[in-house]
Amino acid sequence: MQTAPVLTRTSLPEQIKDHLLAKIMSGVLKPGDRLVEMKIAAEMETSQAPVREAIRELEAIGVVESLRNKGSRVRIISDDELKDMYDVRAQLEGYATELVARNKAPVSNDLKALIKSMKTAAKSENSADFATHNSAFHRIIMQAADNIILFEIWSALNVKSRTLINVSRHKSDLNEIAASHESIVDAIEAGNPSKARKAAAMHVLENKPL
Amino acid sequence: MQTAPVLTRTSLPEQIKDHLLAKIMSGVLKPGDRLVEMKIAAEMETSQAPVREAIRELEAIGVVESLRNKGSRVRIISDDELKDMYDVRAQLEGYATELVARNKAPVSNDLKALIKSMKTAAKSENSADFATHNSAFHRIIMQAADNIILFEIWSALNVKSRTLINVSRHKSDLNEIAASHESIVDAIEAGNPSKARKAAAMHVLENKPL
DNA sequence: AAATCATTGATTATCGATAATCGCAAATCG
DNA sequence: CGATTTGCGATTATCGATAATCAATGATTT
Repeated sequence: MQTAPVLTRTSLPEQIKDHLLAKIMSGVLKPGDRLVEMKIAAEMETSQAPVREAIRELEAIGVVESLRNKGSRVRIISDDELKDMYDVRAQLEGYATELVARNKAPVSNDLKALIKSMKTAAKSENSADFATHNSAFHRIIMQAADNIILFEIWSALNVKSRTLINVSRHKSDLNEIAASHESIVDAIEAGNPSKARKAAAMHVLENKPL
Repeated sequence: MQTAPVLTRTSLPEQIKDHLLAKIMSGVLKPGDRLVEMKIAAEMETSQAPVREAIRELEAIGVVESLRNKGSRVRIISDDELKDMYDVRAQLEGYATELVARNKAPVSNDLKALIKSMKTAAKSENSADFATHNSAFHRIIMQAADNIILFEIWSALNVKSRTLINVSRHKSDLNEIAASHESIVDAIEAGNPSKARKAAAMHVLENKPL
């Protein structure tokens, strides 16, 4: 390399991946848009190789699709697939919550605090904050379930679905959503696994598109 | 390229990936073994680039792990992770089987035939055949569940676990295993979703290592 | 005019070479 | 001696260039 080292902590492919992912999630790159390797390489001032790697990673995550010798584009996820994702997520979250309730993992205080934060964000209509707290709520549960594989799968699904949110966003009342977390915490506190499972699953399905 | 075109139908990275995966699954490459890009490139008579891509794909599948600037090795999966995999698979298969029973997908004849084939293979102690039929049995159910995401996740998990089989193989009586598929088919035929779910989940957990 | 074939332009796939990085061992210093 | 530094070998990361591929366009034939 001839340019200054610039103290790069992450690898080029990683940086490029993040860059592209940000563009996709923010909607700058929409489903169907092409990802031309050399163009991106020029933008990022690198060669083609690291760009290819970045794209392949996005492909592995399921955010991008590539056709042999024809290049890649931001993946278009069908309605069916989106619905399927919700069903699977309902299962995964249900299972995780069941485990948390069974193992009596001490998370209910944290969860309650997050619900309160969500309500505050809902009142001030700060949807970014709301999303952050909401996300944290579910992540805590998935982590407390203490199953590495489960957590990995769930995380991957989450990234995938988040790239779609701008496409088929169907808004509901934030206050309502915040409140709908409460039965989950209740069941966890009560140490009732089957109730916990049902509550979590239902919570996910409430947001499933029709 | 100067060498003869040789009518290549699949891409180089794909071929290399399959080659490596076969080596890993057959035990030629064991967990912890290093994958040196240039060595593999020389073996396969290609350059480094396609090898890198192949390795990255294996990494995405979870079969290989790479450390920045240090190369990759066949992944060593911990006992905990392996157990977690079984638990998650039990959930996924349970859910799939529940769906199949609920939707009354017409698969029970196929499934019965496969059980018969398994028993035959068990009698002649043909474990390769047995594995094939067993695999087909579960694949049919997962496909009949008709949830794309569920099937993709399950497939990925399957590949991952199959690479470990040679490591922590815990043998049981093949006849017994074959028979333990029957309650699953029974529940499907009876159109009893909750029973189907339990039967499938239990079936998976029966093989879970301690 | 329709169908087939050749050409071209854009892009991906692959290559060979170079640069950066890491671990280790030898050399150096206190 | 022990700790630190330097240099080396092996390997990965990146680059720039070339080859292969595909789709579309235009030429050629019937």
